Amino acid sequence: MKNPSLYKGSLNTIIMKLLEENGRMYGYEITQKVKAITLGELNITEGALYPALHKLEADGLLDVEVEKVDNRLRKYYKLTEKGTKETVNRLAELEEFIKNMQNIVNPKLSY
Amino acid sequence: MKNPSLYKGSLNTIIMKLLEENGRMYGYEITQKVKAITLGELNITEGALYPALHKLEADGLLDVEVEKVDNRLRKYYKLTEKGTKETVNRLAELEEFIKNMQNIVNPKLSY
DNA sequence: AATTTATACCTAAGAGTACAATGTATAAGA
DNA sequence: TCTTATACATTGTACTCTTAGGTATAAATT
Repeated sequence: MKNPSLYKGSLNTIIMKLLEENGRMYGYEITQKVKAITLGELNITEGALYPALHKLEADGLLDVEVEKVDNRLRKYYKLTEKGTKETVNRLAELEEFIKNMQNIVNPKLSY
Repeated sequence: MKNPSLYKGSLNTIIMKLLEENGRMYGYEITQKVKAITLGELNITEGALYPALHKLEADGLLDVEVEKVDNRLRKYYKLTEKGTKETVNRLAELEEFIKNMQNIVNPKLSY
């Protein structure tokens, strides 16, 4: 990740989108998935991820299920109903954001 | 602007891109241009813009020329040589960021 | 004539967000 | 045995932007 600051503000949306896509995921899995999708460019740090997950849970957007796999603890997160609705909004905002940024980078009209 | 947090981190890149595009601009002009390009969605606040311009200038990426127009002060900013080079990098990072985010929102492959 | 809106600059305090560093613990691989 | 991978977490720090305030001129509205 060359310019990490660009990703500021998009973490919650990324988490929610991945959960919408995959049903349920645990923290570590999310970091690995994002790394894979972005071909190693975006590495979500744990200091950002876990507080974010906890906040989304506190806000009622995520539910958590604790499981023990291979004697290791896992916390599976999934979207609540409220979270699912909110994800729709966030994705719309993200797409609008992307569109706006593309318009700035590659202007098609004269303003 | 519905989700302002998404734009966090992109302000400097926006400024530099606009200056690259338009040669020279003053602060107020930048805010209006961005508002126009994003159809009113992104309103750069002055509390963010002016400190950002000053920092870019301090970092040697921008030059400033003060002019008086209609008895009002204007500070025209333009990219320095160093700023022009840096803009190329920033834009590449931004396009990569956009690509990554699109890949997350609209995954084409299975990871 | 007075008030509001638009233009044009600026700063300080605070909130929000992510990073770096650190910690705990198990399992697998070198 | 030591390192890497898996899996959770917190604390301190740094950065970025918003909110709120300030100064001043010109144009438009009431």
